[in-house]
Amino acid sequence: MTQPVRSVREQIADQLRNEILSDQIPANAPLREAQLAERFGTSRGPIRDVLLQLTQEGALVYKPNAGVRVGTPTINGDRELLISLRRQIELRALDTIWKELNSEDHRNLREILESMNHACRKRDIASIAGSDMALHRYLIRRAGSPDLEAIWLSIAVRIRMTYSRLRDYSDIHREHGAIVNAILSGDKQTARKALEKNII
Amino acid sequence: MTQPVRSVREQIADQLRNEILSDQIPANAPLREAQLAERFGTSRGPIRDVLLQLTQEGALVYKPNAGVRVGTPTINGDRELLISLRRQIELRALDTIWKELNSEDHRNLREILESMNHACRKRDIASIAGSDMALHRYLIRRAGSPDLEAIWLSIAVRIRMTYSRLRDYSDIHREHGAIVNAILSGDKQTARKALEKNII
DNA sequence: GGCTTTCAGATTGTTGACAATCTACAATTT
DNA sequence: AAATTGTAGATTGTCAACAATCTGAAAGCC
Repeated sequence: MTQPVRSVREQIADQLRNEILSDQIPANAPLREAQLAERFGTSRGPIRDVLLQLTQEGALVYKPNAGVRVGTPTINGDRELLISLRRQIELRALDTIWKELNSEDHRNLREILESMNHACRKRDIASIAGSDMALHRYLIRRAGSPDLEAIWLSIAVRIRMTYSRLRDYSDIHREHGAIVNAILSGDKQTARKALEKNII
Repeated sequence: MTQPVRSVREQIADQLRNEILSDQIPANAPLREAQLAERFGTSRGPIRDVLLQLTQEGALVYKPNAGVRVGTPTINGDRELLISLRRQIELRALDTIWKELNSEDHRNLREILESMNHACRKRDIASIAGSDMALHRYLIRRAGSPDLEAIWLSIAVRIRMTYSRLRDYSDIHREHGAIVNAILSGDKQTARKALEKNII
């Protein structure tokens, strides 16, 4: 499989997003541009782009002249609405791609699941969060709409941020295994149920 | 009324967004950083931030090393889904704020409607697009959730971009007038209907 | 003629330096 | 003692210059 070209900024964004979503960086902690620039071996320019992007995705909160901080998980009333919206998007994507899923898709899904399994065993929670997102994102992206993917991402990130960013390891792997197994065996109704159940 | 502080970048973003959504800048037209920097009297740095933001909102499409262009209105299948999502968000916001709407809200809504009326008479389509967004955005923002506001914006922009960015002047003013009148007279059911009808 | 290659110009990507602003702590006043 | 003011340090905001990359047109090849 030819890896798509991923820009440096994209890689930094994914890395930071995974760390935030997996609670590696504590809530409300400030992210300093100079520090991140040194860590990733660039200047502050590209870092600013990444921080701005993650802010729009909902992982960071921005304050003028004071930089960005990791969002605090305030329990507000729109969590259920966000979950409902996310379910609608993912179920729609599953419907769209269902007839076109081929053996390469099956292989890719198994691969993501396997790397999730590996991350779970190593207790690498940043990678667990990454492969969790990657599995769902694969289904959305396969539907071929960059617009829908962008909207989905900003919803999914905010759901993860508002409460309990990462659940139990075994739950995560088991639930995603159920989704992939249903897809591999062509059982659409079960796949839909497993997907809905996983989006909490 | 004390105006909230609006950063330079925010003002540039709003201005450009209005021009794009009102077809002032033709579809697929490239936006040059140096040119915009000169126009707004800044350097390229702040302009890059704005362009990145508008890209994430869905108004622009980005190509590595080639800058951004205005999105082309490709008719794809997820328009109906986006409209459904946007309706759910705005109706939820209306429910949330309904009991708390006070005379200041009434005054602000009338003010937005009046500036829309003014823009319609002057055929200032960028301002028409701006006040269209401003009215809906006021209701969302009033619900007090920055997260929901950000998600709403990225959906609303993409709906406007995919097709017929601006409709007939009289329609726009009449439909929003219906929404505001229903709110002012406290008729919730009519307000909901008018809102749903306007989101197309 | 149609296709590839080359190259100049234009444009974006990155960097380090400087200006503007905020934050936290200490000194001062009431 | 509490509140206010002042100040030093740290941090973000902005800028201009340079490097890397793309675009489009002209030249060369089949």
